[in-house]
Amino acid sequence: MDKREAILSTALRLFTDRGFQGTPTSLISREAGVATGTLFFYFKTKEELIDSLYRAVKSEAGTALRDGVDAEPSIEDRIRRVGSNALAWGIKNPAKIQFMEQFAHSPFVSTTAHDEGMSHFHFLLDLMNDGIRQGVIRDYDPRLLLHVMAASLSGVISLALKTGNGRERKRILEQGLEYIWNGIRKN
Amino acid sequence: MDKREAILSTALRLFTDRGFQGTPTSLISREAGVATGTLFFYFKTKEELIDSLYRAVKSEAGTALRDGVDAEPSIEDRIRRVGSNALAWGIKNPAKIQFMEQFAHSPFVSTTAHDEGMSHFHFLLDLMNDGIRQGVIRDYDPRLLLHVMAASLSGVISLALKTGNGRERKRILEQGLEYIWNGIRKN
Amino acid sequence: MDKREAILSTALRLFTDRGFQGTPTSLISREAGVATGTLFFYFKTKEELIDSLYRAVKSEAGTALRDGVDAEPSIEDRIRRVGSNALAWGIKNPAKIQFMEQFAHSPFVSTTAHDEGMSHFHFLLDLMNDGIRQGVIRDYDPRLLLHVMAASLSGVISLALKTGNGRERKRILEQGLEYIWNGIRKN
Amino acid sequence: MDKREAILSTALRLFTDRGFQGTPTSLISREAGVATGTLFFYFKTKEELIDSLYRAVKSEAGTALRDGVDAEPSIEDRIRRVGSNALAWGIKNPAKIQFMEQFAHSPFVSTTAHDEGMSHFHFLLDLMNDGIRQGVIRDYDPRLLLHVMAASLSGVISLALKTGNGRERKRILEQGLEYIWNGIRKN
DNA sequence: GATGAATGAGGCTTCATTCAT
DNA sequence: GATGAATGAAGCCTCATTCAT
Repeated sequence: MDKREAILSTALRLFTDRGFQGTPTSLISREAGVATGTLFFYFKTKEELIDSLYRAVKSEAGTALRDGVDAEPSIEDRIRRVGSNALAWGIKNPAKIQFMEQFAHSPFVSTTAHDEGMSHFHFLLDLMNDGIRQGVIRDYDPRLLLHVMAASLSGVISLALKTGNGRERKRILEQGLEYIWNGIRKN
Repeated sequence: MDKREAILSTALRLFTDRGFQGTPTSLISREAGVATGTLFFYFKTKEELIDSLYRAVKSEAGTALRDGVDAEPSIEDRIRRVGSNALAWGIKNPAKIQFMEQFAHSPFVSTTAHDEGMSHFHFLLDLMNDGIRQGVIRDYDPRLLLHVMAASLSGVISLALKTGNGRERKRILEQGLEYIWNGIRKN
Repeated sequence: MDKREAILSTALRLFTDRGFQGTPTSLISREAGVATGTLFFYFKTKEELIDSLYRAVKSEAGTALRDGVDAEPSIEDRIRRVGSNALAWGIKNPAKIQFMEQFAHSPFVSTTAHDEGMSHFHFLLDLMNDGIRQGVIRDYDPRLLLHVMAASLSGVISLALKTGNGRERKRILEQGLEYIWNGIRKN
Repeated sequence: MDKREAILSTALRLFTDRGFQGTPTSLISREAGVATGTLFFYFKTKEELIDSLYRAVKSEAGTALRDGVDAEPSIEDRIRRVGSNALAWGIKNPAKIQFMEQFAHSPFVSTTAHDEGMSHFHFLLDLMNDGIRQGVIRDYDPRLLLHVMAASLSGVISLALKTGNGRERKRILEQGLEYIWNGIRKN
């Protein structure tokens, strides 16, 4: 396996389990099956490792959220599609979700990485603005819409992950989406 | 000033700024104006310090949320009161909010502290159940209602804090509450 | 109870269990049932505490060894009496024996305390010299006689202490005394 | 030079000079000419260092005592050979002798290390039993024979080391061996 | 005499990073 | 590219001692 990839995926797992400052680089390299020095060949510093990881995960998440959205006919469908994309991706990648939240405001992630990360979600702001203009969505501050939608989705995911695998989880995901949609839809 | 209190409040500030593992005990004691040993006289370990802090903050938050709730006439009023209590407290105590979120699932907080923390919010679950029974609130899984309400509130607070002080913030808080209520309420 | 005495006896117990450097003064005061500061009222420093203890134990041991010796008729009887005194005292005061051995060459005990300690055993050197002069004891270097006798006695005691309480221990003590006497007696 | 060896020999010297708890690991590494971290690279903890040292020294001592013993014709010669081996080794390795005595009953040495250490001296017990069976040695408890012989040897060594280098020391060693043999031998 | 909160130097250990092989 | 022995700054915590009450 590619050593760089091994380091990145091991770091993701360990960072979410133990935090950035709680996971020694030596542990990452050991669990990734490489030598101490190898990690520092691929990433000049520990911070660079986290920065790379952050960019990769954010980009993957942005792509996942957008999947199939443009093909949806209406604003409502598009927003619901984003929501279910988010839930599905979050359920399948709990570590990545947790990692993103953990480092969303972290000083260990460079400003450029933060900005780059944000850029993957600009299309959502456009979507909200379109919805407001069309009168489908309440005329709230669009940033608020984004914030509460994101926060609600992550709340739903975290509860769903704590809740077995079966029909119960499915209901939570459906009700969660309904909650969000009812919160923003006009009338 | 009481040294134990000085240590706790300094720790709160530094933990939210730099994370638990990112703030040396030496920094805490220095900024609190006490000697290294004094911190360990009041808190046997760094973990015990964080645990005490967590209990104190959770308890304060629980009390704040509940303030005046019982005096409200209807379920809707009570829930709205909890919401505005939460927003007001969060705006006034941003560090405490951040601290609670940071350590909500942290292994550095003991299980008993987590449980004790949760207990301050049980009344909310009762409130939701009452609402469902009375047909005022949608018949969702009550844990979901709690989770998304909490997540939404925290999203609103974090945005409001980024948004000046004046009328704009006020609108965000109002709209945030509306979002939550619309997400929850029946019909 | 007298606090000074309580501190001394607690210190003796803890020093033999955990060594001098391994027992904090705070532990001594806690187990002695006095406050931290009290220990330092009676003993200016930790070293002074150990020094006092050393003097007290050495003096007690010297007195114990000498008990009834002058009343014995012959050199052999006197030497045997010293030996059985030593064994009896050692069995009854294992902590004190251990303490003396532990600090026999310790830099934490002052030179004057060492010299004072030695002085309690000078009568033994005289006894050996008398024995040699009378032709009862082999003409060995008297310091050697003292050294091996002391070493042998302590070896016997340590084994006896590991050996139950009954008849077995008694036999070990008797055989130990025989060993010593055969080692030094002439012909 | 091998760093692991440098650490071990420096530790031996310092431990005997100042005791285990009295010698900081920082002093060991400094005097051994290595960095702080290097000590902990080779020995996970300070206790592991002492444990390793104990095993090494005990094993070396056991080998030294046994040297040439099997080639001796009689029990008496064999026992005398063990005795003179012990004295010679002790005189040449005073720090190692002192170290072994210091840690003979120390809680800092693991039980397995203690047991392993003992195993190197089992041949001596066999020797004593043979002597008793052949009627050459007094019928004492064999454990007692071992204990007093060991204690006496160490007493002789400690006195000899205090006594110049010349003929005087030689006499002490000879007389010491005689003392032991007379203490043990039958008739 | 007695207390115990307070101090800060110092001890053990970890860990990001380097570099010779 | 890859390794892992080596480094030393820095972190957590202990503990002898002081002093105001």
